[in-house]
Amino acid sequence: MATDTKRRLVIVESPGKVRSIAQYLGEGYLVEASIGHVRDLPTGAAEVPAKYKGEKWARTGVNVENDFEPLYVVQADKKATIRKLKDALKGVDELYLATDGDREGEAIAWHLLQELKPKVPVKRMEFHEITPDAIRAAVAAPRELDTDLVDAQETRRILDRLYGYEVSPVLWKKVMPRLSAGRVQSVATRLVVDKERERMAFRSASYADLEVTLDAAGHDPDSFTARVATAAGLKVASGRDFDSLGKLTTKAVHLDLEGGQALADALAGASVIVDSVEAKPYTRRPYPPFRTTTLQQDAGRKLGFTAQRTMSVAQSLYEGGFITYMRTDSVTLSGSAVAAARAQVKELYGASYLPEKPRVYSSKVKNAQEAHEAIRPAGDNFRTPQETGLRGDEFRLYDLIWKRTVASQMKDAEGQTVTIAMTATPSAAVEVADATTGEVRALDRAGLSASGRTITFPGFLKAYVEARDEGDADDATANLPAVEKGEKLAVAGVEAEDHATRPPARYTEPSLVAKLEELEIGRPSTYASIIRTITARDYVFKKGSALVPTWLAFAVTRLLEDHFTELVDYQFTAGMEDILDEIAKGNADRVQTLKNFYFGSDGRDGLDSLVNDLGEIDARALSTFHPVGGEESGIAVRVGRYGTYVEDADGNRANVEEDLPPDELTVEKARELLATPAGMERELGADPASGNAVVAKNGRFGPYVTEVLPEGSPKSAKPRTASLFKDMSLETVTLDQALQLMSLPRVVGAIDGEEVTAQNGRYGPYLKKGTDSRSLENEDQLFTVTLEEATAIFAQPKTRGRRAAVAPLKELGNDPVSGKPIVVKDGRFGPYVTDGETNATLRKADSIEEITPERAAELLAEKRAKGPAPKKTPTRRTTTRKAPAKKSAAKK
DNA sequence: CAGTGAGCGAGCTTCCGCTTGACTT
Repeated sequence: MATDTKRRLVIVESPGKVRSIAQYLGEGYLVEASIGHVRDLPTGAAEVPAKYKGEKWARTGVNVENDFEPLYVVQADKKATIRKLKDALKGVDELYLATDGDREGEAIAWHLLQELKPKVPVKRMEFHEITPDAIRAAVAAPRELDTDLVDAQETRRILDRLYGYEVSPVLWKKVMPRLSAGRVQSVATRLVVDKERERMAFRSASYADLEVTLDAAGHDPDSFTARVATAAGLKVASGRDFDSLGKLTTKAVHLDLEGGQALADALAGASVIVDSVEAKPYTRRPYPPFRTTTLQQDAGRKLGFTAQRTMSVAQSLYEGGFITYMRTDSVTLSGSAVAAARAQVKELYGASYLPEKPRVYSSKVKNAQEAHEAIRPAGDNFRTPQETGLRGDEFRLYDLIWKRTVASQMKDAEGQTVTIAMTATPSAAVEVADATTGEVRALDRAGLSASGRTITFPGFLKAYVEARDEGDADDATANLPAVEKGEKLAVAGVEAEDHATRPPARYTEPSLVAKLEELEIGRPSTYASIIRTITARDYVFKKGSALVPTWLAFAVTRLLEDHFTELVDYQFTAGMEDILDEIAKGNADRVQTLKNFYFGSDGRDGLDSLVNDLGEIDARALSTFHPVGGEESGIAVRVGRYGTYVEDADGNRANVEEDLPPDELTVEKARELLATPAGMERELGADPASGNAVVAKNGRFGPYVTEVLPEGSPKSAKPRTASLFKDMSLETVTLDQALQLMSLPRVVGAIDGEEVTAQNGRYGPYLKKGTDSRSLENEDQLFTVTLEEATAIFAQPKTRGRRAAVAPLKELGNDPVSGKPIVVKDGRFGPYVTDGETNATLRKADSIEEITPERAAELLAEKRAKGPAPKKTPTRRTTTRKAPAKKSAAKK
């Protein structure tokens, strides 16, 4: 065989794989990483190349009128990667695109091809585990790029862009700026909202049950407990017999504590006979190895990690070569991993714990793409946690992964479940009233039941026990004595216990992610960031580990449900995945798919017509709710721009705390809020002149001071109020300052017989003379300005604002169109260029230092092309003053 | 949500999925 002297470049996605793959391939192979995607649709106007700027579709980067042609740009932070790959390409004879073997990986390969434009032969190489055999086999059997699969990815990408960039602006107009909607986040939010709705509609039922302690002398153990399961042949109601409205759904006796106590008393001296003893074998299989979601769930439950923390610790374990790739939907172990796990089982637990054949797991995830292995310890020989030398979070997470992997190759746990049924006959019949119907029943006998489980062989449980969420506790593990049918037992004690049914539990981070996975929404690489997004938008907040929706989420979800019903349907993504699969197989057409989505089909409205028909969306109605149980209360809960508030029929309002879960906003709570004045209030003291208390409050327009008029003051009497100056704060303002502020407006004097006053207003401090007014430079002038100065100010024209006199920052020659000189000026909205007629603000990418005359002319031309600014629609009264600070989610 | 008078160059916000450093404290 001739020596192969060809040099080849292999491009993978993750830099973490480069070293081992290079090692497996040996000489002649140069391995580099693309570090994920290299191109994408432009994020915003700043990324759109100049030649497309004027296009209608530049905002989304998708030309919907030309078969949804996408515009791709190499993001700034990827330019260096492309340059590096191009350099690497220069010295090779062949290119192997070894990006992940899934939809996104195929697209990355295609984008690389488009950007690198290689002159050498190109092959697509695919592998699903990083072992020497797998890598060598992959390089020996390359394939062609699958353009159908790329089509499927592009369809997914374009659809997500159109959804996100068309629907979000609807929310800006109708609810609040900066909000967002998207295929994944909007459904995630809706899930959390729906759960809260269930909790709000939930009505608790209370019921009693009885626990009987039985004497089993002569056995081991010599006593055990049983439940009263039936009374007079009828089932005794327990939690699962009630529906979410607290109604009994089965034919059963509903005991209240009193009835339970009466029955308990009657059973205290009862004789008990064993009716049956049933033993069933019990086996339990180990859990499959971890994938991203199950790792996040278990690390959340056992280690208390957030999804984000889990992923960040896993990332460092991956980079350190301790575990395999952590973003995966596969539960498959490579052959060498199975061998490693089995070797370790034998070594640590003995051959009796090892199944004859390796266990094989297959993914239950419907849209699993299986580009990677399961998450497991790296290598062909697993290191025990102690051997790794890891510490802290890394040790704990590795330990979890190691145990789960080893346990997945162990034998089933085996044991028995035993159920004992007994009849108790009270010494005298007792009468008990049914708590639901009021019917009085004579209870002459009760059926008792006890169950327990014994483990005879622990199997995998020796290595690993999965933690459970609270609420599904498995308490049937008690060990029971070996009593026999017909045996008589004595009652050692009876206790009646009161219970109440509980509303469905809220989602936690891991349980929401698990639900999303079940609905085929989101991908392993995004699970952690989904929660970050809906938290950053203030749709959801955490209370302990529970995810609680805000009223804002209720408003947004309702808007989407009412007007974009299909888009927040829980099956929407699953349906989309089916179509994408058809595209990937070459059975469906991407353009037709996108047309159906965007322009509609068979009488169904498309996205385009939905977002362009906003007249019907009644923002006020969408943002109005009732407190829990308060449909008739006359109290409304409203989501406003400054937060959520309650309002009664008289128009009284009160803020709702941001961290109050919606299901706790009952009518009583709303009344309580309305009874106590809104927001923070600080007493500053009494005005020595009037004796009135002076308080500082937060209002619609920011912090202000006001006085409390004595009770019985005439209704026409208005308290003096005044906004704080900008350099004052609610926490530190003093009584003296407050009194001075409230002394405004100050009469400065008179000009031409007209009184001049200095006062603080909506646009800041100003002088007023009849109907004429002038702004003041600063707030202190309200107290210091003299009549002389005021006269001079009124002698100036009105536009003597601080901006007018500002000199140009830079001159940029003459505009080629108007012929007039272009200058850069600093204005209210930051730097802008102007030729005296047309003004254009500099974009994010521009700077005063670097702007060229050409760029300035371009900005002006763009602005002229847009025509006159659209007439502002009359908005509700707003203010330039800052809204009360909202918890702002720091964006990374 | 307190209650008060101008006229002025707007542009940007936003999606989902793939992958790591480079930043600052």
